[in-house]
Amino acid sequence: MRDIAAAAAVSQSTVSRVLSGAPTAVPIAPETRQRVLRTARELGYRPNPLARGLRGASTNLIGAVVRDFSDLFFAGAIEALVVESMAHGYNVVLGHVPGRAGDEALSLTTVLETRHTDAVVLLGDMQQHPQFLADLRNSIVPVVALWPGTSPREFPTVDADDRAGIRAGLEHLVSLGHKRIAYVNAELPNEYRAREEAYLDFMRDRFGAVPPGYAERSPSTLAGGDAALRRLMDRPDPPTAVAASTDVVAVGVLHAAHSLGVTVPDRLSVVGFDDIAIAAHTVPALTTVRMPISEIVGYAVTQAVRLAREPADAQRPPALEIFQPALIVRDSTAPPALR
Amino acid sequence: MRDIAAAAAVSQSTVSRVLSGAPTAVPIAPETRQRVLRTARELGYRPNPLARGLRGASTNLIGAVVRDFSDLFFAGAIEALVVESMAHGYNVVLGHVPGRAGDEALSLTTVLETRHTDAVVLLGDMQQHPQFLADLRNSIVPVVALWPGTSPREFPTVDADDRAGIRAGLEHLVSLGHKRIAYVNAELPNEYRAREEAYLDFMRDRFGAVPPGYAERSPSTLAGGDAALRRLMDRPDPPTAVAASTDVVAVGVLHAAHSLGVTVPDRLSVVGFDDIAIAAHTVPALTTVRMPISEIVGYAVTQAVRLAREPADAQRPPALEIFQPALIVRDSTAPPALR
DNA sequence: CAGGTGGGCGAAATCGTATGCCTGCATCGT
DNA sequence: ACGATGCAGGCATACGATTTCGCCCACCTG
Repeated sequence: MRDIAAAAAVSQSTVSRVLSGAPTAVPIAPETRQRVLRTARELGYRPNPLARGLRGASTNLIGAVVRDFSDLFFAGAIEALVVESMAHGYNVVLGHVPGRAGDEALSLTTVLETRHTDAVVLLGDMQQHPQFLADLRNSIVPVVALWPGTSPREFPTVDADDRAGIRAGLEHLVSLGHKRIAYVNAELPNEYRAREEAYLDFMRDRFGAVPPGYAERSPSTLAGGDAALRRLMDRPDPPTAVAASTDVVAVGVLHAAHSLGVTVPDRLSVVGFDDIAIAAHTVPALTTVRMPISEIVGYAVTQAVRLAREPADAQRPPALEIFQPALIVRDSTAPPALR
Repeated sequence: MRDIAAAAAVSQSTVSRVLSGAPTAVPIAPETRQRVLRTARELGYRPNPLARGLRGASTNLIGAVVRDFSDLFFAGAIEALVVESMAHGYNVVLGHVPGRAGDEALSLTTVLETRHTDAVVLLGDMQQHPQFLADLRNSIVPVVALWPGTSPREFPTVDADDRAGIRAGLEHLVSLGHKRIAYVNAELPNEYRAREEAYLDFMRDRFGAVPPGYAERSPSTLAGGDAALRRLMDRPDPPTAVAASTDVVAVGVLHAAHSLGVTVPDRLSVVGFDDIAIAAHTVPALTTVRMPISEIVGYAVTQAVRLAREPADAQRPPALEIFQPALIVRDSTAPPALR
């Protein structure tokens, strides 16, 4: 920038004013402006965001902290996040919170060089990292939480109506005639509790009780879903339908069913939750509950950007926005086999 | 930091020296060091990376530019990238290059506020964005290219041996007795050409010619694979086996086969390429060629970090590292049905 | 006892940009 | 003709850290 100033025979301040483009209290002659712009172009000038940030301006970075990358659901969410963020002129910095075992309290700085970012978006349940959450709370960056699970609602939050989603899936199974409906909850500890409870409540409501052993739990992975179904089918009274808390788990269930020679949907109906990209292309195509991911993420980014621009708003009590999921019927559900 | 200096009754320079921890030319009395450290802790001091970066130090940020997020393969690669980067003490900032149509030449700054990053890792073929590549070439940041496809080898590159991988898959099919082997190439324009050519060469080599119409092309998506298989099975002489250039496409093929009532592997064998996470859990489990993603990414990150630390090395002619893929036989391949 | 030596620390420059304040000059009004 | 006004732009400083110099003092040595 100094070079430009020298080459264009103006002061560095003028160059700054011209290049920032922003309306300034100081007027600039059009002729000078042109000269500066031209010189800048010739010299291939690129602004240094660091210096900008130093002066307190924004860095146009959004920090995304995601609990588990390998989860296809979050992979899709991140894509949406990046796209949305870029549409707002922001880049995304990824922070990884080790999914399991992170007992060594990881601090904010471990995860993200925070002061860098204008806002932080949390993807998934961060319960297990209280130190991290505390750091976040004490810092000035605005935070928006997505699918926070059981984390306390201390930040503005965007979530889906898990209860309604599970109920829609179960309702569908019941309307097909199923009664022996099992459920597989994906869990990093504590995750998806709302979905699990929705299942338990629904079963009690509809059938008076939850069939013992029908509420399975598994890691939130393909292999987890696989193993869970094997346990369920091993029972003396295997279910005729399985609801999964997650499409990822449901895909694992589908795979296990095939391995076990249990055809879906003839002998077993499966419904997932999330409608991740692959759900429409499984064998057979998965009936699931669609979570409007792009909308949810889009809303969250908009919030984050707003909070970043107007720190004053951060004072207000954290908002909570709930999106409604919708049942998508595909080919993995059918009436139970007669027998 | 000034506050700490005041509170600990030392100068700000001393605080910097103590906190940076780095071996400095200036010795510090242990007692002072302790006092400073304690004060810093009490004040909850967090370094400002911006200021650090301003002085020319590193920002510990690696820029990852990926062509297509929604591709499960890249999603996995990004996860690996983040994990590897964090292991080296780097964070990852994501840049998104619109997969299609990006005719409006997007500049480096559009994609990434580059000066921020110590290095850039390119994931996938960037051919279509010459302006972007040019910017990269003219900038000082070291660049490492991963799976560059047909992009010119202007940067240090890490790739897999596509020819060997395809050959391994085809060899497997042939050894099972298949002759009518089709191929589906996933392509964002120009992508996976090496794999396609490997198929063509193999077929010519082994059978004298490529059956006309057997070399299909499709977008690199689940739906693309689905559509491609439908076209193939519509032919008067449908194949008994399909090799896909990508697991994503292969999963689409599996889905289409099921929809068409063509059972895999009895009536159709399918082999993929990449061994993405889901490949082991499809219905049926996918025989594929494993790409050692973590190793590849790990190597790339190591390279990037090295180049970031020692800019001198960037002068040397760009290196090329090729990893060998390995065939993984699962349940989607079998001898062709007799008839 | 004087000069040398080196340990411990502070002052100040620096990185690139943004901005508040000030100044020089020309035009305008009376 | 002289002060008031307004336009254009320069000067200086701040942001938060790192880093180069150099200062001071205590101790060692001859």
